[in-house]
Amino acid sequence: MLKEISKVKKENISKLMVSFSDPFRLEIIDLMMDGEVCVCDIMKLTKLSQSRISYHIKILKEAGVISDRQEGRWVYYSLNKESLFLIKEWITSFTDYSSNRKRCCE
Amino acid sequence: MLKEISKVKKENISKLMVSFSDPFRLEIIDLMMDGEVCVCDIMKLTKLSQSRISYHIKILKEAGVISDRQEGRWVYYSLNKESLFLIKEWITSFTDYSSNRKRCCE
DNA sequence: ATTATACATCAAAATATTTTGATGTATCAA
DNA sequence: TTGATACATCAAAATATTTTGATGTATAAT
Repeated sequence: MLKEISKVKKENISKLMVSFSDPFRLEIIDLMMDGEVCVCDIMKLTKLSQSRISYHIKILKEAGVISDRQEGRWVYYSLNKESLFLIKEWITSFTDYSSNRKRCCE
Repeated sequence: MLKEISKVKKENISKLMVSFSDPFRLEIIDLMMDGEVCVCDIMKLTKLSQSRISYHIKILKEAGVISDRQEGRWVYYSLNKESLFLIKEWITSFTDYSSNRKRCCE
């Protein structure tokens, strides 16, 4: 249960969820499913402006969802599988929860 | 991959993610892990105001995360496991993705 | 050195979300 | 039928997020 997960972890989950809560970020993540991409790739594939992409990339990076690797002028971004284990753990506790009904307000 | 998931499903995922992106909503979900709760329970346990709770409950309900059941003056809310399968599916495709590196900008 | 490319960062504006406090509706008990 | 409880809804205010366009930094090619 989430209760048994530490406060730190809860905050991480929260940050991950926020990073997934924007449709453009989901789109960017989607593009990364095929492998590394640079901002210029995302620009071509989504028609979003450069600074707009950089903004979303930053949020994904700060949430730990993606990693970067620089090569010359290019920065390659890729998905960080490990970051998802926390959410997986949470989702599992969510779907496994035992619904032992409790009376309300007593 | 998300690509292979229909547009409708993508929108559902987006809505689910948004519904999980607020710390108070995560807290409310957490409370529901033990079983049904009413707004009054949440009020006692979180010290959030009634209308504030109703607002968050509404978002969770519209995302399909929770269900409600009325009994007299009380409305009991509980988690909707099924709603999580979509996210589980998505997370799985995410963690399973094959990182066949691709050259950028060519 | 100069110019172009790839991307980051910034401040302001636009937009969206959340909170508050008031009011509304339904149920129930006296 | 009056009053209290449980919750929903609403509009306004507060707050947070996102977008835009300009500028900055580093790398690389000429």
